[in-house]
Amino acid sequence: MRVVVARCAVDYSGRLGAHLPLARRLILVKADGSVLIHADGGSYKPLNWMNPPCKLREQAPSTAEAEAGVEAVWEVAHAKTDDQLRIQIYEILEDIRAELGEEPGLVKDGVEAHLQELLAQQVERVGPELKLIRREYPTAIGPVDLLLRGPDGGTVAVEVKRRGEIDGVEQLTRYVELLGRDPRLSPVRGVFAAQSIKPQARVLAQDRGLECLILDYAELSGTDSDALRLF
Amino acid sequence: MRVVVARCAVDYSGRLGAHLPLARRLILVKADGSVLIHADGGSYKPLNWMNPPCKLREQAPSTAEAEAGVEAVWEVAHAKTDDQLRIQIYEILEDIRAELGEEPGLVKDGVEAHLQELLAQQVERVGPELKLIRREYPTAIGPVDLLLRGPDGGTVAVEVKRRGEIDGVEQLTRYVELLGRDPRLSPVRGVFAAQSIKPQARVLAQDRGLECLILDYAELSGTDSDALRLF
DNA sequence: CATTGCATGTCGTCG
DNA sequence: CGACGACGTGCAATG
Repeated sequence: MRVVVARCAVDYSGRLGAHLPLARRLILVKADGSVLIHADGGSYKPLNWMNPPCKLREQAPSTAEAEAGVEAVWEVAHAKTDDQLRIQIYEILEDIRAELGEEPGLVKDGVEAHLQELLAQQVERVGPELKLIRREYPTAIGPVDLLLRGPDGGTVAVEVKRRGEIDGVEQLTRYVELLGRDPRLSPVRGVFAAQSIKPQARVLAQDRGLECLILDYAELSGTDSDALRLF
Repeated sequence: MRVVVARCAVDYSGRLGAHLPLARRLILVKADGSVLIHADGGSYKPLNWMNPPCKLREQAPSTAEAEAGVEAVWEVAHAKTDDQLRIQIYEILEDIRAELGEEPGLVKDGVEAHLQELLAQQVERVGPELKLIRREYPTAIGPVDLLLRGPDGGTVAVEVKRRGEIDGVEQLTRYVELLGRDPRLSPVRGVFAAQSIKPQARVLAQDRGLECLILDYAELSGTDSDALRLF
């Protein structure tokens, strides 16, 4: 990894055009060739960047650029698309190289998959007398997060989200409609389960005849669970 | 901005839990207090981060940590949520500070707003004898990108996207359905306009009775336009 | 290799 | 401040 602090101006051209006027910035060049240009604020997204696979070529500035004070030009081109980053370097203030070695990788806990897993073990939270048919029940338009068998012979499709927004309701609507055509599953109820549900999503869900269920992660995973309280 | 290369281990707790085992990494501390932890690959998203507003406190390691080789502990806490980052510093290899000053900001060109603007000026590309009623026509469920008056008294709702995907079709479907209930606008046709349209989106659009229109940015903005060719 | 759906998404805009 | 939609979204899992 190369870390450079420089006065620079940057032009991106690709899916859109973008320009950064001359200013002091931090430039990271990673081992895979990718480049990040960071300012001193605005969180983790860089002002400009090029993601791998890409290649950096250092060039001499044109005559006009040299007269304007440009010391060097870095051209970063993406290997597959025609995305390009052109960095005009006016002055390098810091320039360090660091060997970082292998990255062991991030271990995550508590994402949607985990919520789904916990709810699958506690389907009674969705409603009484329900039994899990399976998680990730496959359909032609994608997997249903949880499919449950109801006491009356009908089925319950559950869409699990961390944040319940309008897209999730659309998704669940498509599932319920599709599954409803299957006589072995019909009638199919839809349950939209999330840690939080946006008002618009809730309204749309009600309009579509879908139920909403708020999930409490601590309750699902923690010692507060009904299952444990029984002992 | 402070730039540190260090051997470190990191724990994040907040919307989820995440852990980074001991390894050499780049740590950026921005002027606003935000922190980014980058590896040498995996493009612009950091392995771990804390976005502003947040505060970094440097602490002495616990006895157990000190015995394990931890030199210092940086605790980064978000000011409003209870998100927290705990960085165990084992060894600092580089440590530089740079004043970057004001960021003039990024200038963009060619995003969806621009496409919409161009198409609004050339509604004949949508179909013959159409007139613009307005851009961003407001409805209860959000603004319709373009609303056009047809020669027969009916209306055309246009959804403009750079990339035509299934979500955009769902959005347009909702608009057409809602607008169709208004007798002053009915009947309402829907047109899905994008620089490219995914096959699944195209199929869904046809199923919903919506038209698809491919937009060519060069043609819309460039010298190829019909308007210019007339001269 | 294309498609799909999640993300500690982040970021602007508007009510 | 919250809700909503766009993003150069990135990214991994999957057919």
